[in-house]
Amino acid sequence: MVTIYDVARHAGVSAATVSRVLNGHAKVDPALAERVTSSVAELGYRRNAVARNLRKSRTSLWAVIISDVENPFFTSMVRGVEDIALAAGYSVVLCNSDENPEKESNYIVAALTEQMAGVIISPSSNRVDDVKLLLDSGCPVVVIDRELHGLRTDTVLVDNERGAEQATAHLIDQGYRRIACIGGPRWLSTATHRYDGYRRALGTAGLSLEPSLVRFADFRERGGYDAMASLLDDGAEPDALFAANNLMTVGAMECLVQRDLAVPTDIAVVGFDTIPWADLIRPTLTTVSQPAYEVGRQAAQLLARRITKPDADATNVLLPTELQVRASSTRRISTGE
Amino acid sequence: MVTIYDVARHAGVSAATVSRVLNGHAKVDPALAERVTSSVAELGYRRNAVARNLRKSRTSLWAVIISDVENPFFTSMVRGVEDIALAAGYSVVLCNSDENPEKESNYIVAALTEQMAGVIISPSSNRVDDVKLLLDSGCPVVVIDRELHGLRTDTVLVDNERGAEQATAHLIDQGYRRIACIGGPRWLSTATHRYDGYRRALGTAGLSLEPSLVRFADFRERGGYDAMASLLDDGAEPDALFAANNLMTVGAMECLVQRDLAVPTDIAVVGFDTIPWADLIRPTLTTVSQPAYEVGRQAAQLLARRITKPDADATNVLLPTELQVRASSTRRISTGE
DNA sequence: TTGTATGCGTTATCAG
DNA sequence: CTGATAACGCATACAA
Repeated sequence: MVTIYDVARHAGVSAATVSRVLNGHAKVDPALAERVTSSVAELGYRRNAVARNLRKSRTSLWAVIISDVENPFFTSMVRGVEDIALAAGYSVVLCNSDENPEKESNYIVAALTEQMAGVIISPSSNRVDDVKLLLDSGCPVVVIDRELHGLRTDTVLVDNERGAEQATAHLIDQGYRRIACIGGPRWLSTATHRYDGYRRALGTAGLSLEPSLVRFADFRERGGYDAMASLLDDGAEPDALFAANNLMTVGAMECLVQRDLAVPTDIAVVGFDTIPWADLIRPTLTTVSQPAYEVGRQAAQLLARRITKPDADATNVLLPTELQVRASSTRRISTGE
Repeated sequence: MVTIYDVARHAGVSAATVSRVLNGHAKVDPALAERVTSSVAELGYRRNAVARNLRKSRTSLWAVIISDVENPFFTSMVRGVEDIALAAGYSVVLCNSDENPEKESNYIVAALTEQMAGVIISPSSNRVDDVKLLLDSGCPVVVIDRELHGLRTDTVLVDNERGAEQATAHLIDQGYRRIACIGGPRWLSTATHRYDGYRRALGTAGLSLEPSLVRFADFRERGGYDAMASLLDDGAEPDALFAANNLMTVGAMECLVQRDLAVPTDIAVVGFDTIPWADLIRPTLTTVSQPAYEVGRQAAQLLARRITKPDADATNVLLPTELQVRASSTRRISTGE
């Protein structure tokens, strides 16, 4: 390995001068600088980030800890983080906690021991300990997607309640009245807010909440399928469905297809969160799309700010969703009820 | 920050002893070890990986550099890498080069300057320089998905040619004769091998390759759409299509839908690579599925081996694909031609 | 078995 | 403006 001392010797200057040239902080004689840069090129010198990090006691790496690398929401979000981070001189490394608190713990410890410059995390549970560990260690953190109670951190969330409310209101607008809801795990803030939005839309329209039309599942495809089956089998007779995430929407759709129920004629469907290639699914799906890329961008900006101003007040960003109306929820023949 | 010296003082031993206890290499008196571990717990000591890395001149981080974080193939592959890596005591960080050679370059330099223990990379171009840089620097590397010529590295590839051949042969079996092909960028080995497979199946069946039935696109949705449109508009009159990756398949399907062509009645379709929720698309899509998770596993195993045996001969793994027959390619009424 | 001392490659402080 | 030198926190060769 070629070190800064090799370069110094080759250029006939001191190691300190090489360092100064490389970092551009202090003024250095142009002639010397020139000698240094050409020596660097000639020797193929690349600075040892580990040594540098040790000296500066921090790296230029951001850890983005997401709860599911296979969920399009997160991958799209990561793109937003990257674009800001790279521009700010940081590299982004992605860690997949896989909805597993233990893996998440491991990555957090890794981020800490590796002295990462900052962490953006979508918590895989409502356990507060892990994130608290980061905060207590003085590691800049931004929490995204899921709310964590009792922690004063920067956060970037989407307006889940309002998104769900719009989706449900849209179904009501279209003339549907027996609107079922497949909600997510109640310990996730995203799930409870979406359920709240569903209830609020019903209330606003003067419709009562019918417990027989509500199911809670696990945000997975199988869960959505089972919940839909249960709704149909128990005689709740829904004429529409609001499903609280993308995978459960897919599961519910599969159930409807299997039972030869027509969408939206027999049952209309609106799903929360984007589904890749939603246009290829028949019928095309009405969705509440989240600004995933923008979530990433904003989180990155907050993290950059937090790094430079560790003591600034915590900022909480709430981004709007957008209802994308497609075929699965188009107006039914008005029943005039 | 609490260092190894703080622990040593608290436990009444030397820093060296603390280090030994922590790493478990050397023998140390159980009583002392006990004092050390309890001091570690009491002080909340966590070792500084950066200092450790500097000393050992390597980290316990693997970089997985993929060319598209939004492609399900790669995310699934990453899961395979993770499972092996974690078991072997490494952490995995994901880097998204976004099919951009420049970003890829940056991440490679980062992996080098950060002294990563190893790199698994799916090259975003056929440029050999970047990977060569890694090799020359002695960084253990495994190349996946795409072939890189003139480099003696461990590789894990899938049998693209055979997969494409099976897909095409399947269409021939089903009675289709005018089988079109939408190929990928010719500088990617995956694309050329899939094209070769298509041609070989035609040859085996005694069918001639008709240039008017072949288009090359960019592995993206838009490209697939345009290629399909061109095939239809130029009067090539295909009765089936083999599309060389998932996104182009989706694009081609969209074109067919838009033109009210029935699949598979008017045109049968087989796509290479998995498509999430392929079962929801109507008709369901016949695909050549790749063992993405297994690619990751094998790559991880090779990397682990390469780290321990830097001078071992390069291993090249070739994994089989699997044809998953669904509705889009089912037998047409035999024309007896 | 345990402790002492040194160096990993940088950057920052301080004299010059 | 430049150079010598001391740390950063840890692991290890060597001495005890």
